[in-house]
Amino acid sequence: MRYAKVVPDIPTRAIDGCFDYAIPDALAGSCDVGCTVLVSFAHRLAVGYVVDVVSELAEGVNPLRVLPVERVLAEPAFDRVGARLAQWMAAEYAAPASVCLRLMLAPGQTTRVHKDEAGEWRLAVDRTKAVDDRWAQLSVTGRGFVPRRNASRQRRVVEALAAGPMRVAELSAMVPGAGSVVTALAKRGLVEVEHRRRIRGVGEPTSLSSASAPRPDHLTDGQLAALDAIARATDAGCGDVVLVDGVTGSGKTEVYLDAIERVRERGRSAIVLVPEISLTAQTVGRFRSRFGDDVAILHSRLSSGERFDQWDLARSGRVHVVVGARSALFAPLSNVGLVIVDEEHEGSYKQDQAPRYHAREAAAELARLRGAALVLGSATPSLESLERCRAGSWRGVRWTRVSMPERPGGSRLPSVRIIDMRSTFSPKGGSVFSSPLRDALLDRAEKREKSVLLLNRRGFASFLMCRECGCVPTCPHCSTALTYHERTHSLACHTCGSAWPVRAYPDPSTKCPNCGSRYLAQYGVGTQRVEDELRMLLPEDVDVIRMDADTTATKGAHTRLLEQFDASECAVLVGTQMIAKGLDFPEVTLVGVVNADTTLKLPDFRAAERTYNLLEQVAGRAGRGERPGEVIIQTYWATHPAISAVATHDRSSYLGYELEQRDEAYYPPYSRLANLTLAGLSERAVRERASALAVKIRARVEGMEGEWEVLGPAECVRSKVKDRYRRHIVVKAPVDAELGPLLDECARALPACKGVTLAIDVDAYDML
DNA sequence: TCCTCGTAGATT
DNA sequence: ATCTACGAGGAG
Repeated sequence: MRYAKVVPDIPTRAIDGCFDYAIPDALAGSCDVGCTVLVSFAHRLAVGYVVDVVSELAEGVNPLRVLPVERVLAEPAFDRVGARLAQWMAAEYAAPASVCLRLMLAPGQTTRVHKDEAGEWRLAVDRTKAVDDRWAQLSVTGRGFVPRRNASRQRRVVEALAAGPMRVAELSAMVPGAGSVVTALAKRGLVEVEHRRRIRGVGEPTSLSSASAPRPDHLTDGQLAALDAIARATDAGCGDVVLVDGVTGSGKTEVYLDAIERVRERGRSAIVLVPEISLTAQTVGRFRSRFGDDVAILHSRLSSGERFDQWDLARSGRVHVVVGARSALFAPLSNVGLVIVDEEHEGSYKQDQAPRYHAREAAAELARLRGAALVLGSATPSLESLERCRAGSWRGVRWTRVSMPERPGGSRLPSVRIIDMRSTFSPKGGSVFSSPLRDALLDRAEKREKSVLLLNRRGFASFLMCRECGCVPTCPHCSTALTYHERTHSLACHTCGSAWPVRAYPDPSTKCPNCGSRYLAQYGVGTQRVEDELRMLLPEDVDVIRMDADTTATKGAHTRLLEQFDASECAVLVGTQMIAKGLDFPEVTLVGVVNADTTLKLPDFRAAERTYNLLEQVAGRAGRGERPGEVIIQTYWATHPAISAVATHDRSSYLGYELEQRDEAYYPPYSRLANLTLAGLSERAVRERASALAVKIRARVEGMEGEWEVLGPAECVRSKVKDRYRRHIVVKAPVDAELGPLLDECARALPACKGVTLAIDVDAYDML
């Protein structure tokens, strides 16, 4: 008898691990590892995932109680290694195994059971399917066919098909009613109709000049050294890590492309992770231009059909390179030899919902399990990665750093000027530009060169404040100040999404909700405001292109705006964080940062690191071509090492400062940190449960090896979200601690309490 | 004595 | 998560 080890898809801490089910003879051929199955569990139906197939029952299981697998609901979506990776994530991040396995499933397929009105368990299956196109082609006899003189549509169809096979849909666009003509001709054996699989999500090629990847004549010494280290790691085949530490514009992408080519020659495949925000036509184009049809692209902006087709390309073995955001790590590629994580320092690699995994860490585990190599790339590596490279190894795997300090073709790093806004008189009252930035912008307009302007929006959204009573409108359901949207005249809560129509001063209808004053005015700067000021400042023949969440909301808008910027003869690109990464336009000679320090003031131990990374990234957009670049950074905190180090291109001065801070406060990379958030409608229940959990953790940690700290419980920075009160506990542990399993154990040991949810975030990034 | 409600405990 | 078993408390 064969048994399937099944993880039921019931995501709760109380049910964990797998349960053995007998595979009936009828399902012997179809029930395999990676399958979605229907089983009976605790006297009801449940969907589950097969993580292993064995011939012996687990020890201690009573054979009389073993139930059969009822049905196989989906073909395998992962293999044994995928199952092990999911189980590793479940333990490491204290998440239910089922939600980890869901990451591996074919996209767009929801298989759930739920109770109907009569209280019966029902299976609900919703599938995105492959779609076919009908292709028409003249048959051998059809080739000599001459339609009757009055059959004009037939004649046009035959004429069109004489050039070769065509999609019936395309034919119909040319010849109205071609569909029925094709059917009629097919019946007479003159035309052959064939169904061919259509692959969605390939997209239109872009006109962006930088979206191709021509092979350079020669590589820099840094690139050669990096490729050499990667070759050694792939040949070792045991999960070795190479950190490619290359300044912006040093040609990291070329290193990735060459490294992938090398593993492809050895018959192995590759996964490339890119932050969602920089997964643009530019990045995609570079991979396509080198690997053509051998690439699948996976990211969140695809429709479910597109995502399914791209995923299926990998599963069916038709592509061997997958480029995508975080979750592309779980693409069903066989024989993975190389995993690349670009911009490895990016916080967006940490998922903020269960399972709260970090893609860099999961990639390291995947590489180890698959006998592949992991390549991490960044101009501003994370402190964690730098520390592991310094140590030479981490969790039994070698970590090597290769530095690429120069740009190919001899282009120089841009010169950087810091403008201290406290001492700089701005030319016109209230302008967002200091005079040096203003002059530089005008200068570029005159020289017909391009500029990029970054508005550091995080923590600096514009809000309303009453000038008479000082009140700031806050969300009634959340403890956050509302953000004012000038374009739509509304106040929105970015925590829960609610919005109210409001008109700010000087509109006559303005009214402060607190005191009734009409002086409810806007504070803070939005991209809109910067755009308006630029238009006033610059001559009319300079294009101003704004790129932010508003202007990139529609599909393809991102690419369209960049194409516009690319095609323009002289332009300024204004935007938020999204313009800082990956853009490669050689004609850009000026980068301006309107407000460098807003991210510095956030109550977050990574605030300085984030600020430094962002400035370094955006500064790297300048001077990538032949003409030298200039960067102007406006700030009210010019002396902060995270800002001054960017000006001197001296990362070590920033790193020295940052590492000292982290060491002193026992933060990563010198410790591991977990954030446990409890939330519920009853403030008292949340308080009680948070205290009980803290007591439990303190008791558990007592006497453990190394330094453990349990902080709190304290109110969260966002103390109320959607009417739910939130308190959190922060646990700091030694870097080699098994933090996830320990916290999971504490959470389980706590008596159940309904109405209060607990979220465990191991290696947390967002502490709000 | 039988029924209802609430909770502890297990789920293959 | 949710099903079942079991015990306390109340009406008949």
